Parts: sequence; C-alpha cells; structure tokens
Amino acid sequence: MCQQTQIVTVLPYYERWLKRFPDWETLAQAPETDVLKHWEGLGYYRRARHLQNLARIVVRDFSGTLPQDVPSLLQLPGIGPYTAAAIASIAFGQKAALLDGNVQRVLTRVFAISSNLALGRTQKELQQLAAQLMPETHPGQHNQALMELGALLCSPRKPQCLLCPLQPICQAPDPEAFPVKDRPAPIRQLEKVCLILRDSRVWLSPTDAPGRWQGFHRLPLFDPARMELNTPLGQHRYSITKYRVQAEVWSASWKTTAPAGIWANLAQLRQIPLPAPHRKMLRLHPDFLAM
DNA sequence: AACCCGGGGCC
DNA sequence: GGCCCAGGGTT
Repeated sequence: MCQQTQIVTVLPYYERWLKRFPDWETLAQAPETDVLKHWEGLGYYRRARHLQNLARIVVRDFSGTLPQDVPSLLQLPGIGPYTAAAIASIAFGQKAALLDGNVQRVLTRVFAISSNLALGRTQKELQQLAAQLMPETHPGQHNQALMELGALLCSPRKPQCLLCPLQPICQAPDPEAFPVKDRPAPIRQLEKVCLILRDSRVWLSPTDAPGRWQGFHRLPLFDPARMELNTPLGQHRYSITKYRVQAEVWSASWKTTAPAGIWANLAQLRQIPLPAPHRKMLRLHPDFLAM
C-alpha cells in the first residue's frame, strides 16, 4: 500500500484491509471486486491485484509463509527492489539496504549528488551508498530511520536543516535543489462523460481491459454513434498519471440498445469499485449527491 | 530506457 | 497549478 503513497493516506486503508483480510488464506480466497473495493481511492490498483496474486502463491507454494531473502522475494508479484529490501530488513532482520523517494532525497542532499535521478547509473550509485551506510545491527531500524528523516526533516520543500542530525556532514549548499529530476509537462485532455439515468439508476460500463482502472466500473465516455447528449451538468478537472483531464459531464441517453454494462442504484454504487473522479462526477447530479 | 498506472495533500 | 509520495511491471 505504501508504494508511491504517503503513510498518513495509507493508515485507514491498512486498518480496514487487515480487518477484512487478516491472513494470506482469506485474501487468497476473496472475490476480486471485494479486494478492489477495499483499495478504492488509493490508486495504482494493480498493486491490489498483485497482492492477492501474491497471497495465492504464498498459500500454494510457500505453505503460508513469505520467503525471507531478497532474491526469493524479488521473484514474487508486486515485490520489487524496494519492497524486497523493506520486507527482508524490517520483517526478518536481514542486512538489506533500501532506496525509496525519501532515502533518495536524503542521500542526494547529504552527498550533493546532482546527476539525474532517472538515470540507471545514478540509481546504482545511490544503491551502493545505501549499502555502505548499512550498520551491522538493526538494519530494519536503520532503513526506517532514513525514510523517516526524509519524511519529517529532510522534506522536499523547506527542510528543517537546523534540527537535522546529519547537518554537520551534509554537503548540499542548497538542499531544495536536490534531487535533480526531469519533469515533463502534463498532457491536457478534454472528455465528455455521460450520466445515463433510468428509474434512479445510472449506467456503468465495465473496465475489462488491462490498464487504467481494470476491474472497475465507470461512467461511459460520449459515443455519438450510440448516445445523445441532453443537458450539461458541469465540469470536473482531475489529474491522472501524466494527464490533466477536463471532463464535461452531461446528462445523456441511449440512441441504440445499451451495450454490456449495468444499471446501478445507490446501494450498488456503494458496493461497486468506482474511480474517484467518476464518483465525484456522479455527485454533479442531484440524485447522487449522497455518494 | 521509456512508458504506464491514481489519487490526495500541500504550498 | 505543480509537486510529491515507504514503486513495480511491461515494452
């Protein structure tokens, strides 16, 4: 859950998740829509699918216990270099150095590394540095301390250098100039999103294809061959990955027979996994203010 | 190496 | 409005 997501955001999800899926066996056997529903709002939904896939592998191939070494962990779905080292060091006390956004920021500042973070050789340099800094004992605490330092003091903007224990050795003249990374401009998109209502129910389309929002339902985009627009309900702007989307939300109706999908009432809308921006667009209609 | 995947919180 | 977040997988 913590991959690319701030801890404070994760906390309530984590509590609900463990209450519903307290062990590998429970997660392995749960319906996928239930898994996605518990992840709704966190984003990067492939993480949820990977985690359930992982549960099934742990139950089937590892007798319900995670392997404890980095090379074995790296073979598992959803576990990359960071997560493998985090599990090995924090859960199993192994001497594995890890690199996350916080540690990258701390190290590039302390050692004044001004090469581009996106480059492989920069990552390799940081990984070697992290490994050299690893003490003989308490690897998990060391890793967590570095991440915590990055989160609380060595923050992206306005770092608290006066309070920082590494201030005496920090080589960055201007900490806020680190790390160096490229920031491509967002791609702007316009879209027309349709609210098609019948008897207090709204039409939702499935998202079956791999990619964004797989396994979710969503409000359909306007298709002039099948739909007609009735009245505009408003606009909703949202950002998703590299895109900045301006959505026009319309009340619309089918010109032809409806394709695959469902007519969802309020109770169903609360149970079905729906992308956050679509949930907000739905609220533009008075019938669904309660969403 | 480049690209894809979400959403919220903050300034 | 831009930036960042306890990244990983695929092409």
